[in-house]
Amino acid sequence: MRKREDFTEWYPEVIEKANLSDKRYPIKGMNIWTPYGWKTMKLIDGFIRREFDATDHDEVYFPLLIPETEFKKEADHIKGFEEWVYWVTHAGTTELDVRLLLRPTSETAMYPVFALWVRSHADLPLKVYQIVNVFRYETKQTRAFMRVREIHFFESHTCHDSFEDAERQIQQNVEIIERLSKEYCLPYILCKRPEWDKFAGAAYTIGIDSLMPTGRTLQLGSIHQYKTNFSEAYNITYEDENGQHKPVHQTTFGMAERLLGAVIAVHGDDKGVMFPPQIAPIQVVIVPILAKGSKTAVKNECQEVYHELKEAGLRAHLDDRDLRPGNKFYDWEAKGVPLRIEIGNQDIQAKAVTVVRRDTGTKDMIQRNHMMSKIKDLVNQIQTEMMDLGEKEMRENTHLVTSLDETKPGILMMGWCGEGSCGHEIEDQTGMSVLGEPVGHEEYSGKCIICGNDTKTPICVAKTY
RNA sequence: GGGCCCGUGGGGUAGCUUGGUAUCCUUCCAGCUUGGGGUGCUGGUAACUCGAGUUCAAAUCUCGACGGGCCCA
Repeated sequence: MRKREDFTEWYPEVIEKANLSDKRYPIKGMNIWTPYGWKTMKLIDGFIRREFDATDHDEVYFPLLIPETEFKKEADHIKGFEEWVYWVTHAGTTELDVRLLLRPTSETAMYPVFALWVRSHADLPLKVYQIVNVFRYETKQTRAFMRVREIHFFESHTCHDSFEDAERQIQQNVEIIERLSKEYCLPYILCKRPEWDKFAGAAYTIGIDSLMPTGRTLQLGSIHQYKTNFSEAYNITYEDENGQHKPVHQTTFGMAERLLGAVIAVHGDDKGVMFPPQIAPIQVVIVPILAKGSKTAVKNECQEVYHELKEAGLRAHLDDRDLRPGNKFYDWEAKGVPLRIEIGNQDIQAKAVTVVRRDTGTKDMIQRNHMMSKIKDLVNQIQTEMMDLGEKEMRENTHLVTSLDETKPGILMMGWCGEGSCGHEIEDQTGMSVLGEPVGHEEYSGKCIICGNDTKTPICVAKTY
């Protein structure tokens, strides 16, 4: 399995070897979450929940089906989505008068109800989120976790009494992404998408992109400023202190299992996937080394170590399968477990355990009496080192260019006058996509790479998935 | 949006041109053996995507559907 040479084969192969997903379900783009894959996704979701609960969002669950009549209320939104929608046209043998669609996202499910929930300025801000499946009829090539038709989706929706308050929400979302990226060890860039690539119905869109080993970027999620585009269509209004009725300002924030796909792509190697400790379903695996004469002692010691790790709050697993140790080593490396503890007669004699790191492969004997503190240190160390490595790789593949002759794989940063025609020209000449203006970029002064006019706006450009 | 290729046990494959008995590796199950980086042996389970057509006979030829993948825009 050679990640660098042949990513398109490597990626599905490591997913299969790690048993994260079963793609044999007979519908394109609808894969099965296996127990191991789902455990990881639940850990990823857990951090999202924690962040949104801590920032005063409430979790909700809206129905999967949306009536056609509600879906059609915001013109731009329908135009953007109609080609992607699955329809329910029949109930039993009866053809439905009002067709129902499987949510491709939940604006049109939530907003008619928001109109009922929001009455006065005291009801604002309204901040909710849900973690649900959404359906989009992808016609392109599907790929586990990266492009699927049934999407494991996170979405937050907020309503505010002013544009400024909605902007503050977007700022908070930016801070949340920064914290989440540390848990997932995923470097990213935020770019304000150009007009022609914003979300259907949005005033503006911020894309969250991560760089894959192929030099293409993968969009992990997005933040949208809706202003009053939807609230006017759905009549979500509030009464202010002066008795005036006004439409609310809205934002959304969405991410999906692409987070998992990106972790696999960024951190996996030729041995298989590699999980950052925070989202590893198993953080430490214990492999007994059994030999004639010491079997019972080794088994007992393994049990003891296992319980100690569990009590210390680590996700530990004791591999007592009847297989050769070498076989187990390969297995757990393919599954991406960050730490492996080997316990054999030699370790017992030395009052120690052998610890091997998945990321570096380094093998150390550590004394039994300070095993726990050492293991905890290693877990933290692996987490930060994986993040650093990811960031370094993204930095090294981000290039500032002043001419389109200098294009190379990765993320290119260049000057842009802001004109749509010049933006499209960049895309035509390079075969890449304009990701947009990096959010919070340093002061920039240069020339538009197409027309040569002075500009203070840099943009990021990359091949995308 | 346009073009091209592919579909054989759980995974990977041979066979297809020239129609007739489906190959090998791996996984899985049972037993023995082994045990600090993929033990070895014996036995077993298990497949031609679906539908229509041509034919005495279809994995093989034709058409369609479904599924998988590639290239260009």
